[in-house]
This record gives sequence, C-alpha cells and structure tokens, in this order.
Amino acid sequence: MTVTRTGESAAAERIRQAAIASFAEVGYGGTSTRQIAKRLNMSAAAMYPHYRSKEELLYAIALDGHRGVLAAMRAVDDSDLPDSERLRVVVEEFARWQAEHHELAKVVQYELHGLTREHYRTITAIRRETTEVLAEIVRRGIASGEFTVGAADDAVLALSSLCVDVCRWFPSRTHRDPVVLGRTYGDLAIRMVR
Amino acid sequence: MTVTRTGESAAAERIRQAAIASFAEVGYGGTSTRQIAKRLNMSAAAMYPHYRSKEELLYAIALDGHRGVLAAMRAVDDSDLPDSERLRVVVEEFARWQAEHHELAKVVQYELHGLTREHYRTITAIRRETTEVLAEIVRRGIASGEFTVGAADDAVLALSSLCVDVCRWFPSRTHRDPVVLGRTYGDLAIRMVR
DNA sequence: CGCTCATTTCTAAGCGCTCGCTTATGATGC
DNA sequence: GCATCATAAGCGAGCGCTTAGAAATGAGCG
Repeated sequence: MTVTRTGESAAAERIRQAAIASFAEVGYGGTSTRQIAKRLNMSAAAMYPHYRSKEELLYAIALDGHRGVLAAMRAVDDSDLPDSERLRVVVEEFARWQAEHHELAKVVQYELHGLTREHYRTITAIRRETTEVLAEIVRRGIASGEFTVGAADDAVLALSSLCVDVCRWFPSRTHRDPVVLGRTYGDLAIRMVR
Repeated sequence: MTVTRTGESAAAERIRQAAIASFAEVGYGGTSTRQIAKRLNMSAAAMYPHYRSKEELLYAIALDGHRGVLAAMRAVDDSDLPDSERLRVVVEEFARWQAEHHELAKVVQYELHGLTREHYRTITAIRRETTEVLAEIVRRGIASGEFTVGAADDAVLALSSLCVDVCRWFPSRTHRDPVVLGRTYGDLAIRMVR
C-alpha cells in the first residue's frame, strides 16, 4: 500500500508520507510546509517542484486515501455471497483499512476543510461511491428478508460511522491488530442489521 | 445549555462560542486569535483578559464539552430500568447530545492535539468516566443474560464510536433533528448487543 | 439618587517570529 | 547539454501575545 505509483517520483511519495504524519498529528492548519520538510531533512522549498501548494498536497493525499478505501472495499465485495456474509466481509475490510491506515484515514476524514471548494466536491463524490457499496448490500439484505433492520439509510449511516471512527482512536491499549478489529466489527455489523 | 455559568463574564462566553465555531470549521491550528476576535467585532487583544492564551481557550472549551456530555448521560441513566431500556436511553442521549452540540463536539473529539500534555490528561480522565457509564450498563446486561454480545469492551467501544462520529457529519440532508437521530441510534444500539 | 474611586475590560500599536510561497542559482543524471 | 530537482535567501503577510492607556463597570457612601 506504500507502493510508489507510476508517474510519481520517490520524493513526491516521501513528501506525502511526511505530510500525512504531520496532518494526522496536529491537523492541516497546524502543520507548516517547513515542518514537513524538516521531517525529511529537506529544504522548505523542496516540496514545490512536486506539489504546487500545501492545498494541492492535501488534495493528493485525500484523493489517494479515498480511492484506496473504495478500491479495497470493492475488491472484497462479492455479490454471490449470502447477504450477511457479504456485509461481514465488506465491513471487515472497511474497518481493517481504517485501522491499517489510521494516519491517512484521519487526514481523509477530518482535514478536508483545507481543500478548495472544487477539490472538496471531487472528494465527496468518491465518498458517495464508498457509501453506495454498503447501501447496495443493506438494501438487498432487507429486500431478501435476511436483514430485519427498518431503515436502510440509517443502518448504512451507522455502519459507516462505526468504521470511520476507528481512525480516531486506533491503535489503543486493547486493540493493535487491524485484522482482529475487522472481524469484531464485522460481527457487530451483522448483529445490527439482522 | 448556553446559560452563562457563574463566575464567568458574558464576554468570556461569547469568546468561547466564537472559538468553537471557528475551531469546528477550520481546526485549532487553522484558527487565529484575530479571526475569533473578528467574529465578535472585538480587537485582537480582547480575548486575553478572559483567557491567558489560545491553548487555555481550547482547554476551557474541551473541559466544558466533556463535562457537558458526561452530565447529560448521567442525568438520564437509571439503574432501575431493564438493561435494554437503560442502554437505549443513555445511547439516545449520547447521540442526541453530539448532534445538538455538533460544533462543540467536533472540537471536543478532534482538536485536542492543541492541548498541553497536562491539560490533555485531565480531559482524557473525564472521557474515561463517560465510557464507564456505557461499560457498566453493557457489563450488567451481559451478566443478566439480557445481552448476548460476546466482548463487553468491544461493544462499548463500538457504541461510543457510533455516537461520537455523529458530530463529524451532522446535520445532513436526511438528518436534522437530534431527538429523532437519538431514537434511531438507541434502537441500533440495542440490536447490536442483544 | 448622584458621586467617587478602584477594578475590570476594552483598543491601538507593535514586538519578534513564522507563515506560504517565489526567486536565483547550483547540483544531478539521462 | 538539457531538463529535473535541490538549495539558500528572502518577500509580504499574518501569527500569538504584550504593552500603555482609555473607557466602562460596580461598590460604598453622603
């Protein structure tokens, strides 16, 4: 997941990683471009050949993160599975991803206020696709009678909330393993809708 | 809930409210003391007779918020109720509070990185008390056999997550009424543990 | 009620520092 | 030898916070 993407220099990747760490720790507004550079023993201006501004750096991170979680969920979503199993697997992966990438996830979930209006819109469009993955499963489960929960929208909202919030506290004294956490949350998800 | 507290000037209250709005919108690091003053048509220095620093202002807000949600939950917690009803009422109130005070809640949940180490410790101590309110209910429900969920700790974590995350997205197109949201979340909570 | 006086809370100005970002220029590698 | 990526230096603006002093406030008292 820290694989260098095609068409991107290793330095750009390192800058993004340093920015993620700092944004997650003290927020976008609380991070200066000089702090990011310092983490890499670079000069303060070294970022600008790779990202034209601090906002573009945030946008690149947000785009990467949102695409990452969407791809991860779609990769494990299998419409041939029984509805309960299908939901379990997807929630497992959602929660696991938030734990595994908790710093990136923090930026993705809490620091978007630093984006321009246009960039923000692009990001929320991807977010809607992520929600839709869960929504389709829940709607089908209700239609088939396998889920007994009343309102599909509310259940989807709650399931998303549950998973998203992982990045706020992970890791904790009691939870350090993303896979174990995923299994726990997968179980709780099924309890909630069935 | 916006009642002026004893021993506090009206100006201090107005400054806190302006700071909450700005911290919630662009983060603690993204807010300058001049921006807070501007919202009140005050000079930039007007804050300092009331709060000795920007960090003390954040601390006052965080303290107020954490005490508020703890008091709200304790006020509705009734140990004579059946475990399910008891849990429902408390979760209802927790979720409702996060929705009702979503700006304050955002600061309380996401901006604590601006606190000194010592202030942070004081805050997390209050937070543990809040978790404990839920934990006692869940543990008792499991002991009595009314709840079938396996791990009490995991269930408490998930219930907290569910409620805390409300402040991240509230209000939305589909959810604007804190009381209605509370009822929805109360139901989902019981489904999760029973 | 009107008046005084100490205290509190405001404003204008500004200190030293850091901010995001640009420029000019030198090093690096296909 | 040309594009790419780094650097040091620095621009104008804004940062948290302090100071000096003016205005507002409220208690005590004739």
